[in-house]
Amino acid sequence: MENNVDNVRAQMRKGVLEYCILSILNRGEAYASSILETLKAANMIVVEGTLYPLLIRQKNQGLLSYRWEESTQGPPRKYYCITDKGREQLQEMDLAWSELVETIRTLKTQKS
Amino acid sequence: MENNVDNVRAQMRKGVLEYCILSILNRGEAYASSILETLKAANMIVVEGTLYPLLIRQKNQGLLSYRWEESTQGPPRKYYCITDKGREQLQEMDLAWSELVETIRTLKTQKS
DNA sequence: ATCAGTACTTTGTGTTGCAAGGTATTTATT
DNA sequence: AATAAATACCTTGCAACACAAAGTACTGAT
Repeated sequence: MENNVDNVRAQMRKGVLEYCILSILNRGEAYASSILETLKAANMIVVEGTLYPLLIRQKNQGLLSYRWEESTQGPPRKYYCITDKGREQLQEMDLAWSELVETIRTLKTQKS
Repeated sequence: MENNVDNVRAQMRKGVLEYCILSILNRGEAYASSILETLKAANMIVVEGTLYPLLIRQKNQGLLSYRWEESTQGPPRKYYCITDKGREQLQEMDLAWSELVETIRTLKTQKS
């Protein structure tokens, strides 16, 4: 609990990470390191140890597929691609997210 | 993984629960069962086994205080009240939440 | 050969939400 | 007086998950 502000943000990130990954991959295939960069650019700080297991989980759920591709620089890359099932899940997540935002708005607005 | 939709919502709720509790208590003191009702009314389903430990954690962090009050119906109630420190934390959470909403908006809007 | 860079993976830890069950108090019913 | 129902608070055991840290592997430059 060293830094409270960071902790608050970390807690909130939980639960929307999967949503973010599916959203990013819905724009086109990508490999883990590039997904990390995209998240970082959107101020969504995630580390490797979080992302890799998450991608594997989503692949095992049939939400993602992947293919290996040689890189001109460095080892081959694992390009992930969203599946039809993943797109269905993403639609559900879009709805769940809007509802959550609305729920919070309600809680903040209601005066007693 | 029986119901995917429920699971998606459950995942997203994580991390904003503490924010919800502080927001509710910022409107005035309340006891656990009434907090549960407020959350339920806002479509934020939470169970006792989640709420009680959370209230105790927040109290131990100095974000909440409480007092016992006799009830006309049933056992005494533990009325929780947000502290100055809790209000500070709530402000940080307000900011963190807006930023998270903005982050998601960015991720969804960007076309690659 | 060694190092740096890139990329993927695994292990161990701490936190947290939840299902399920438990304790305690009051009031109504038998 | 004893029992049941309602209300309220609390605890235990489990599973999921984010993260830090360390490891593996491939490529190209020094």
